[in-house]
Amino acid sequence: MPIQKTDAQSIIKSALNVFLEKGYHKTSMNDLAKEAGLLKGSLYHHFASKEELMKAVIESLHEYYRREIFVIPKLPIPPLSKVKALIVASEEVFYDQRGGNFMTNIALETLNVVPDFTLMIRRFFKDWLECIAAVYREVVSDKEALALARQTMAEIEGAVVMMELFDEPKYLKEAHKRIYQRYEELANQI
Amino acid sequence: MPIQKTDAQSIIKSALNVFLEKGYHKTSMNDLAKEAGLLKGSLYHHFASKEELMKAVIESLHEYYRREIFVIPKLPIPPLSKVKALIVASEEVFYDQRGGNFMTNIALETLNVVPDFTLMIRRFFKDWLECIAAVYREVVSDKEALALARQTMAEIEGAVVMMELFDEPKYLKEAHKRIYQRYEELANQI
Amino acid sequence: MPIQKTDAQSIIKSALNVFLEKGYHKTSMNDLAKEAGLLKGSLYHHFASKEELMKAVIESLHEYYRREIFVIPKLPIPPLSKVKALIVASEEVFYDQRGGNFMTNIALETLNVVPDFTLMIRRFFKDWLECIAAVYREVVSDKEALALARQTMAEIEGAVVMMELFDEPKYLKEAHKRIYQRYEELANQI
Amino acid sequence: MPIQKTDAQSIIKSALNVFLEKGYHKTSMNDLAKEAGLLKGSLYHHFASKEELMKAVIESLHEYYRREIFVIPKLPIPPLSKVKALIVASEEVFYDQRGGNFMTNIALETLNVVPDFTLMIRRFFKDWLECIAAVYREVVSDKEALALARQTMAEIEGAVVMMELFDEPKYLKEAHKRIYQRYEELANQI
DNA sequence: GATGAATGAGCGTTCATTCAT
DNA sequence: TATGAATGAACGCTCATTCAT
Repeated sequence: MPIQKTDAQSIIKSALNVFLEKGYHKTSMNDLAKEAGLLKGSLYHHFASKEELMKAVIESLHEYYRREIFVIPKLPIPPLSKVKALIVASEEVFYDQRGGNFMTNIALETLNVVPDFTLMIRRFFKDWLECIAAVYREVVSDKEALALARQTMAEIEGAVVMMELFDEPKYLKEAHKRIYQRYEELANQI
Repeated sequence: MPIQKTDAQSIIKSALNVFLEKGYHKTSMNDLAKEAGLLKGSLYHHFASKEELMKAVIESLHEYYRREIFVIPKLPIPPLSKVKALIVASEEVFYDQRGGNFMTNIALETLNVVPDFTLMIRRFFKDWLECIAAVYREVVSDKEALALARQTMAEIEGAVVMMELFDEPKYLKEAHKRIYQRYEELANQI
Repeated sequence: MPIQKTDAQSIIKSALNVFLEKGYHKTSMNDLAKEAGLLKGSLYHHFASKEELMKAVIESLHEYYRREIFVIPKLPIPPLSKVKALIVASEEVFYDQRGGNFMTNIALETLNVVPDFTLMIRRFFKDWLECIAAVYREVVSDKEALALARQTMAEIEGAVVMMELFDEPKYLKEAHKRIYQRYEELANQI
Repeated sequence: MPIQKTDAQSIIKSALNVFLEKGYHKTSMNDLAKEAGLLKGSLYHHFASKEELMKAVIESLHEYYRREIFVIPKLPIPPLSKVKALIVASEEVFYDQRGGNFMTNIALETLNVVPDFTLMIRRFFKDWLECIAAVYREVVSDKEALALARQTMAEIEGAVVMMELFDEPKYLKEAHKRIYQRYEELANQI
C-alpha cells in the first residue's frame, strides 16, 4: 500500500484533462481518481463530491486566465502587441490542452442540468469579454468596443467549436488572423 | 391501461426536446419514454438503443434542414433575399426550437465518446457550410466564398453558444446583422 | 403483411432446433418465432407460454421415440439385429440433430428450476431404459437385464455428453461398439 | 448497516451452490449476492461480471480437483488403492457437494453460448481423463489405458447425469462398482 | 390466425458516495 | 490521509406476455 501525498492542485490538474476528454457526465470518480494516482474513495478527502471537484477545476482555470491572460490589457505595451499576446495565449490554451474549449464544452453539456456550473462559466466569459473590450477601447469608442468584443468572442468561440468538431486547427488560425487584421485597420484609422 | 399507438416520428420529436434540455448522457430512456407517453421498454419497439434513437433525431433534424433551409441557395430569388431567407430560417430554428445548437451541443458532449454522432454531425455542418458558400459564390470568387462561409459559420456558431450560455438572444441578432451588412457591401461592389 | 399458415407441429419442429442450440433460458420467444417464420405475438395463438411450447417439444420428441425406436424390441427380428437397429436409430438422432442430446441438456439445465420438465424427461428416460432392458432380457435374466440396461444407458449418456463437450463423435462411436460387443458375447453364451 | 468484509473465496463458494442449483442463466446477480450476504452491486468489487465470477468458480473447482484428486495416481500406493481412492474422492464430491456434475451441467447449458466456459471445462475433463488413464497405465498398455479411461469417464458422467435426473444415487454406486471390478480383473491378469 | 405496439418486471452493470480500518 | 469493501439508486436493455386491430 504505497501512500502518496497528493494535493488538491494536482488532482484539479489531472481532473481537467479527464473532463476535457470525456465530458462531465461520462467521467466517473474512478476515472478521476486513476488519473490522479489514487483510489476512488480517497478523492473524497480532497473534494466533497464530483460536482465540487468540477467547480474547483472551473475556478482554477478561471484563476489561471485571470493571472496570465486577462492582465494583458493592463500591460505597458502597444495595443497591437496586446492583441498579439492575447492571440498567442489563446492558442497556447486551445492547442496545447488538446484543442478543446473546456469552458464552452462543460457549459453546453451541463446547461439546465447543473446551474452552478453555468453561473461560474458565465463569470469566466464575462471577464474574457471585458478583457477583449478593454483592448478595443484603446482604438474605438466604448460602445463600439463592446460590440467588437462580442463579435470577436463569438468568432473565437465558433472557430473553436468548428475546430474541435472537424479536428482542423485552421478554423481558429483563420479567426485569429481576421481578428488581428481588423484590429490593425482600426488602429491605423486613428 | 389504454394502448395507444405511437409512431417513430413523434418519438423523435419529443426526444429532440429532451436531449436538447438535458444533453445526451443525462437523458435517460425513462425520460425519453415519459416525454413520448410510453414506458421505458416500449421505446425499444421503435429504436434498438438510446444511441440509435439519437441518430434518428440527428438524421431527422438534418433532413429538416435539407428540406427547408439548404435549398434556399437554389431558389430563383436575388442573392440578398437568399441571405435574408437564411437568416429568417435560422432564427426560427434557433429561437423557436433551439434546434440549431442541438447539433453543436451533442457534438461537443459526445466528441471522443460516441464517434458515430460526430460523423453524422460533421456531415450536417458540411452541408450547412456548403449552403452558405453557395450564396457567397454569387458575389465573390469560389475561394473567397469558402473563406467567408467559414467565417460566417463560426460567427453564427459562436453567437449561438454565447446566446445559450448567457440566455441573451442579442448575440445572434448582432451576428446576423453583421453578416447581412457584410454581404450587402460585397453585393454592391459587383 | 404476408399471412402464413403455420401449424403447431412445424413450430414444435423449429423450436426443437433453437432450444437444442441455445438451451431453454437463452432462447427467447422472439428466437422461436423467427425460426417458425412468424412474429412473437403470433406464437401465443399456438402455445400458451414458452413453458408450454417446451413441454410440447418434449412430448413430441418422446412420441417420436415411442413410434420409431422404443418399438424395436417388439420387432420380429433376432436380438442382435435389435441392438444394431437401436444403435443406428440412436446415431441418427444424435448425429443428425446437431449431435446434442436434447433431453439430457434440457433436463440438466432446468432441474430444480422447472420441475414439470424434469418429470416429463424422467418418463422419457424410463421408457428408453425399459426399451434397452427388453432387449437384454432376451439373453439374460430379468435382474441382470435391468442392471445391464442401466449400465448401457449411462454409457450412452456419458458418451453423448463427452461427445458434445469435446465436439468429437468418437466417444459415442466407441460406446456403441462396446455395447454391441458386450451384447454379442452375452448372446453367444446362451 | 453494518459493513462486513467478504473475500473472493467465500463468494466463489456460495456462488457454486447457487449456480449448481439454478444453472447459469437462471441465477441472477441478486441471487449470488444474497447468498454471499451482499448487495448486487457489491459483487462487482470482487468480480468484474457474472461471467468472470463463473469462471472463478470453474477455476476454483478445477484447482480443488488438481489438489485433492488428480494427484492420486502419483501417490506411493498400490494401483487398486488408487482406484479406490479415486472412487471415494469422487463420491465425496458428487454426493456431498454435488460438485462433479457442476462442470457437466454448466458445460451443456452454456455450450455454443459462452465459449469461454466450454474451453475451461474441456481442460478440466482432459485433466480428469489423464488422471484415470494414468491409473490404467499401471496394468495395461498405453493405448488400452486411454480407451479404458474414456469408457470409465463416460460411465461416470452418464451415471452422474442419471443420478441427478432420477435423484437416485444408485446409478453412480453401480458404475463405481463396475469400474472397480473391471480394474481388479485387469490387475489380476498381469 | 397474424400482427406489432405496449407492458412491466427483471436483468447485468455502473457509479457517486460512505466509512471502518 | 489512503484504502477498498459496501451501499443503493439508477441506468440501458431484454423479454414473456397481453391485446386491439
